[in-house]
Amino acid sequence: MIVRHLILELLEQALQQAQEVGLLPPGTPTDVTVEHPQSPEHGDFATSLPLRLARSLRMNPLEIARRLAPLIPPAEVVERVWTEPPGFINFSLKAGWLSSQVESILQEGETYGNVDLGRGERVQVEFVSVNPTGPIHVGHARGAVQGDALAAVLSAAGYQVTREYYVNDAGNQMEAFYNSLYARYQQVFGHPAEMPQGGYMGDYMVDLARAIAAKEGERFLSMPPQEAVQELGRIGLEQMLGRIREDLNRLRVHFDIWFREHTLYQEGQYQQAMDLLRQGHHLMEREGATWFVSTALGEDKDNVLIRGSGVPTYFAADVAYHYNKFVEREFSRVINIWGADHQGHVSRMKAAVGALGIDPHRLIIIISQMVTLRRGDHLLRASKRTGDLVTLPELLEEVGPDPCRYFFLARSPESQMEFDLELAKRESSENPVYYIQYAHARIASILRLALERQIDYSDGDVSLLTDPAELSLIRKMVQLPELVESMATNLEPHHLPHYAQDVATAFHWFYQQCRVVSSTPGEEALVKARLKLVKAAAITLGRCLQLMGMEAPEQM
RNA sequence: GCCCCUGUAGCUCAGUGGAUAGAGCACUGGCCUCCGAAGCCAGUGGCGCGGGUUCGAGUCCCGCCGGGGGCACCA
Repeated sequence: MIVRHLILELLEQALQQAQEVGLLPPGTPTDVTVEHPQSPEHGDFATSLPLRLARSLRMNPLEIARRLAPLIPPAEVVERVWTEPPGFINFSLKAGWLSSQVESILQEGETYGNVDLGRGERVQVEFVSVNPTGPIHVGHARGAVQGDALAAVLSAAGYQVTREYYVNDAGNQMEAFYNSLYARYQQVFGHPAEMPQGGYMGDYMVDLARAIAAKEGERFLSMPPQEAVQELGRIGLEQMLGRIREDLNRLRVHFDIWFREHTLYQEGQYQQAMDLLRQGHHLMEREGATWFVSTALGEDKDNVLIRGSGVPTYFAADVAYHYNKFVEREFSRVINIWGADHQGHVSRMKAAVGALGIDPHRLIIIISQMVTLRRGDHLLRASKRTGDLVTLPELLEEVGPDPCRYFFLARSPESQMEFDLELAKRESSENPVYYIQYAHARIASILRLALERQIDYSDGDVSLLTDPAELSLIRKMVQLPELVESMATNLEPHHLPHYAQDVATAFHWFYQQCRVVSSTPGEEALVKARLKLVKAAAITLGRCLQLMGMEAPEQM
């Protein structure tokens, strides 16, 4: 159960009753909201409903609060309801109910924190989708972690989630990649081939060419160049993709589907999408090209879908891709995580989806802002073309997947972030990653000790948990389902690291205050109760780490 | 020039229109005689500037200033 829902319900009942019996005049309905007050003296939950109602009811807010509060029905969860100037109603939770939640958490086990918000609704999260023209780097890694965690959170919230990577295996950039590879390949055998204009200059292209040369020999040299480029390109593409997949795996990011752009042409979705747009009179021939008339839909400008050469643009492919997502595969919602450099593409993509007859609200685009990488005072600029980049494997080598995931996850996507490699390395034993993992390891070691001493705490009585430190830990733990719900609703997984840290803090404080495995005579029952609490903390913290894709170490 | 994001503590960042704005790092001072001091407790320190909406603004609106990104028949 999510306590917030209960409190909301109680409030709504009280409001309705107050209006029925004439204690309050019927007023315009207001959204009833509750929040967690900052200060503990204001209880576990609070509402400012009376303040919101004051205007429409033309009454003093405190007076509204005083009339409303006594009408709030008693509940097994609520200890006390009271009013506070200028017009708050506060709620505190019953200690007995809180301690009983330890049993609930133990019962739910690994699934603790799950909620049924999604009811099996099919949602797609498309993320990373880096062109396979080069290795994946730091900026991509951020989007990768955000997408993966968002998908995890949505799953926990009861959605049926598909993680998808869109492979742009057609288009100009891939052509440039193929031609670059062909040039490097020729160079391996001493042929003075020139790199194409706008080619990919990074050393990895040389490595790739060498690797292919070593495996395939010089057979592409004797082919007609066009054929060689094509054959070589196909191999190079798979190699790059394999490497990207491997790098992402090391970051613990996995995809259900690697969707290939070229299938959109093979299987007719491109044609169908274009036909649909044409039927809707959204297309126009102009200057030899076919345009999407997005200005008619309020956009700043029109966009080319089919070039004068007859070759579709990236945008056209993306339109077809979204046709495939919504119409063919019938996702009820699609979430795309794009890098900041795609920001200008957002509104026309939505316009196009609308033009296809799909409610644009079903498409949600999250823009993941830039990552600035810093090594001490030295700023590192990532550029694929020049090859001057910090790749994901390099980053993982330096800081490891856990800090990577934690830091990328802790920032909201719309704010740019700075990642100082030196700091992350130097302070690796002092950063929040280890703080949280340390808490988990500490918990594990207590449970190990209990096991060693053969303490069977299955009959522990959780009602003995009354110490403020015990209760504040439980208070924190019971918030997980509510948090999952709100993260899934707002698509904001970045609250997870902060919550995990709060849980860790509450645990460390409890640990400081309360001896768990005590040898003091007469405390046997308390020991068992506390072991249940510790076990519940292991579950809660473990779940957080699992959702974040981080390791939950038993010892460190 | 236009569009999007952003400006919160010395640094990196949280912060559903509500009560005394939080965390980590850094700095200062305390705490290990049975479970892990990678911990706990206390202290120092802040909403870019100016208007507006509101009972109430870090949060919403307008303007200015600073930072980042975009404005291709590239993706």
